[in-house]
Amino acid sequence: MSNNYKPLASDNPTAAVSTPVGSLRIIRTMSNPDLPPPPVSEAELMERCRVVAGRSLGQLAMQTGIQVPHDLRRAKGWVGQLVEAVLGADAASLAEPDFRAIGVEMKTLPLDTDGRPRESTYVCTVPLEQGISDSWTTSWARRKLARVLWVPVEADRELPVAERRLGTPFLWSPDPHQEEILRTDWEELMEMVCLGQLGSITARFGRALQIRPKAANARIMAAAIGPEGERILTNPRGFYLRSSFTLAILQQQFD
DNA sequence: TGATGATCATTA
DNA sequence: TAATGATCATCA
Repeated sequence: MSNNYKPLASDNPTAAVSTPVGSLRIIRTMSNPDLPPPPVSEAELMERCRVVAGRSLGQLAMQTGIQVPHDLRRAKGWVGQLVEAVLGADAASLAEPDFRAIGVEMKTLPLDTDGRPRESTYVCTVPLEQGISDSWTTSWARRKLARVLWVPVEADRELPVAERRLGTPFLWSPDPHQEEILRTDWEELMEMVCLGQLGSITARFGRALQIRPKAANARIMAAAIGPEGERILTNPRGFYLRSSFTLAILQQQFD
């Protein structure tokens, strides 16, 4: 399949498809009939998932009039944005679940040729200053992970982006064991953040949940707590799920 | 080769 | 600036 997708031959022949990702927003605002409204129930969401399971990214892009990038180096979030559009996610880049009405977060899960996750999964930003008042129960991370629609996607580098296929999406909530691991990791990491020990946190901490840099580049700064309790500037961080954890989720679902 | 640290694009 | 969507690029 080629990359030469044409915009939909609708009332919108010159849609500003300037960049692959930018085209998502533009087309979504034009009431494109091929982009569904937000699902009103998990059942409706899963029905849409049944329709797209096994389809290629090229097919989904074609149906939505979205251009396929040649590679993902300059379009790292493209797959996620495409699937969100196809399924009717409405939260855009807000700090909300992707499907606001039903409180479901969506994550694509890139799989290698063996069906194992190729990457860790971003969860949310680490609250570097205001985490002191947080508990796991009320935390942003827990809210995000409470209900997740996992969307497996083929992701071998050899495979052209348009030819990569969706797997079978499935809904997940942490079971008591998983929740306990997540809570323990979160509490350990947030204690360090709150005690001004962020500087000694590396991605090696945490069994399932880890903290890594999350920013446009290393020069981006955000306020945090220093060793003496003072206010310092540091690189913004994010919580990520290790791929060993998401592999276990896959296995519990499919094995 | 897997994991860590770094980075890319977009939006509010 | 800080949040969203993530993958890239390098090194142990």
